[in-house]
Amino acid sequence: MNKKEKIVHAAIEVFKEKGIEKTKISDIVKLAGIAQGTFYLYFPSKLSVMPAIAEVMVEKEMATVKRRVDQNASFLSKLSQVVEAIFAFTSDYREVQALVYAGLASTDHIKEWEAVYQPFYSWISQFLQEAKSSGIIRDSIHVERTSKLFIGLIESAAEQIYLYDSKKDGNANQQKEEVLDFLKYGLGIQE
Amino acid sequence: MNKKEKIVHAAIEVFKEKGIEKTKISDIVKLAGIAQGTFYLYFPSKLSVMPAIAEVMVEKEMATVKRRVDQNASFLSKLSQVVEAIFAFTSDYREVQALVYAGLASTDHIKEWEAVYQPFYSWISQFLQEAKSSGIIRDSIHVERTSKLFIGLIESAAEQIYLYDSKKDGNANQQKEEVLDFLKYGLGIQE
Amino acid sequence: MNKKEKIVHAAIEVFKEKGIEKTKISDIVKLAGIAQGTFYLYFPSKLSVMPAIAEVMVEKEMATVKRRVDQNASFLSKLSQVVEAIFAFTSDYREVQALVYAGLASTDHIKEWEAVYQPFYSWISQFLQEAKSSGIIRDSIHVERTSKLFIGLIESAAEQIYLYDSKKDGNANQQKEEVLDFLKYGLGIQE
Amino acid sequence: MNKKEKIVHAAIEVFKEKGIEKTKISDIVKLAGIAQGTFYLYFPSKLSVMPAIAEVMVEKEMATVKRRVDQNASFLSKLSQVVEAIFAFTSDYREVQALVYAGLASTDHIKEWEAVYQPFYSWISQFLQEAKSSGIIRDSIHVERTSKLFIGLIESAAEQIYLYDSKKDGNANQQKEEVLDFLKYGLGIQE
DNA sequence: TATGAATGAGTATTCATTCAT
DNA sequence: CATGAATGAATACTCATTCAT
Repeated sequence: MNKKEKIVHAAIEVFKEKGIEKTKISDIVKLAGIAQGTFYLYFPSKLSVMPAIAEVMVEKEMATVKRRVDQNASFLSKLSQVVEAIFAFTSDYREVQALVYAGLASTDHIKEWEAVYQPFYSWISQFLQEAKSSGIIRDSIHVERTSKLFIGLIESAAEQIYLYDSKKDGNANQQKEEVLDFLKYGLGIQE
Repeated sequence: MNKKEKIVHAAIEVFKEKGIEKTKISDIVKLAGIAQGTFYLYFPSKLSVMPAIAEVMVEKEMATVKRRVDQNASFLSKLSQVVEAIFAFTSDYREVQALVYAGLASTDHIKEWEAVYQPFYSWISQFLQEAKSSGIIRDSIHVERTSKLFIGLIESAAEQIYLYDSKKDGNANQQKEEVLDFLKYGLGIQE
Repeated sequence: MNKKEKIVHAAIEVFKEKGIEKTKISDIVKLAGIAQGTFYLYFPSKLSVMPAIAEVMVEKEMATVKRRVDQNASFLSKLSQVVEAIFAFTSDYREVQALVYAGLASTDHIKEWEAVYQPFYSWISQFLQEAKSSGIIRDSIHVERTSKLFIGLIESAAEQIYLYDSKKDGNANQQKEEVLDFLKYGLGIQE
Repeated sequence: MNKKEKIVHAAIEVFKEKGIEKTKISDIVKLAGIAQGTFYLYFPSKLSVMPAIAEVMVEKEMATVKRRVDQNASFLSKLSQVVEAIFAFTSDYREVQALVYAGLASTDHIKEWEAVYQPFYSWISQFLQEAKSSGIIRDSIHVERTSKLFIGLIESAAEQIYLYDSKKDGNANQQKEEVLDFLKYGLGIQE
């Protein structure tokens, strides 16, 4: 792992533990095992690590989804697996997700959000396209645009459970079911 | 308007203009027309205004939706009006929305999010319940849970357009259409 | 107890517990059970309570000494009782003593110190004068001036034990003995 | 002179001139010729310079005493010289002495007082031991304990004159005489 | 006298950033 | 590339004091 990666991973850990405002560069470099000044050889400012973190987070999210989805299963099963994966990921990294969002929003980096998410959108587009081609989902679906709705719907449902909900454990499964149903109908699955 | 309300409204304005990090308490109190110390009689810290702001923002959002929805229109029309309203609201207040989210996420106030949104969830639940009772939407809908998915879906779609998208204007209408379609199918509307 | 006395006694308690810098007027008035503004009807500023506190402390110290001294005892016994009394008092009120000193020193009130101590000096002068008249102590003693040395010697010895010394308990008795011896010789007691 | 020493000496000067409450860190660093932040690389807080100042003050006091004492003079002369020296020193640095005392008392540093004074106590112990060995002072003297009484007596006498007394100049010599007499008897000098 | 909400001046401390090595 | 001591701007927050009631 090179120094830049060390910084990004250390930053994720420290942001996760202390929150954005409380995190000092000195914490990050200490955990990364490098000198204070070295940080600035790789990033021009504190908040400029955020897009790099976001990128890593989306990579992790995609990896989680890919790992969980069984390519040989039916579309309906895959759909369920995707929902499961995004809920699981959100549960694991909920603080960092919120932090990254906050960190990007606090600066002018927010526009980079779309670019960062693009690979994930593409993967989902592809996933939907296959189902559309096979006639499994309704033909009126616009796969690129729907991929964004798809991820937005599942993530926002998961966040409502894991970030805001106080009695989360009981509700997670019901919410997953509701999302899955909503998706089935929304995508117009022909069984 | 009492002092607390003055502070909240001034804070919204200043946060909107300068962002969270750049906003100084002195800016807020100057706009509110009160003394520096008075701020701390009502809020213990800079970030603790955030839940109060969030509350005002949700009130505004609900007011926008209620204003746009024609009670005599068909359910399908109302659905479209709701989507229009949330998109319009997000467009107007996009920076503040992101800021509030970031502000809540930066602190321990994030749990308050759900309570703050509750009145909006209730309103939408009611809206869906009527349609469900009339047999307009599928009977398998759980209105409370779906109200959260409903708002989450539309808001995340609108944010993707207005917060992250660079070529937003062209895309907004297409995205609205896609959302509306997705909702129609998702809710299982029987025409 | 009138309000002014309430303030002084509350101030002693709070200063004792929190130290000078950390003590807020609001703490004092809360303990005294009066309103914030009322403080300023009796004292023009925070530090101006200090002389009043000092006065109370010297009164307490004198009272302790008078209580401990048996008027029918021999001079030598009385001498020992005075030393005991001042050590005991210093042990009880050590923090407040240091605080009062610090409080007076921090301001221009330090000149009032002498006036505040005057009654105690007079009492000791009187005590020494009687012994001098009876030929018990050397004739070359100047009682007024020696009263100050007398108190200064015993208090500084006691402070060294109770304020600064870490292994105080074992040392207190030895120090008292040494002081007593020093005084006996210093005063030139003729037995 | 390294940065830490620069800070201590600058702090002495500024505290002397302005008092503790009125002294700003910015005054100290300006005089020391360093940056604001640099102060905190060496001392964690404003009051934490106090023990370092106390140390320097005791060093100065000892140096004054050593300078004034003629090693070839008689014990009685030396005794007089020590009294003169401590009175002179107290006169010169009276504000700083009070300030240091106040500063230490205001914090938890007061326990360090004894350690700081230790070298001075040792020197006086040695001084007394020589006189005791030569049979010049009474044999019942415990030199370590008496060294503390000795310094305490002279310093408190000097403080009473220079810190509290309004008509100090006339009284200083008389007080010195009285102290000297008291010491002669107290130490049981055999002439 | 008594109140306590409102004031606003004042500053210790922090920490992102720089730069000489 | 790497370092880490030094910098100094920047500000949230405190709290003694005031004053309208």
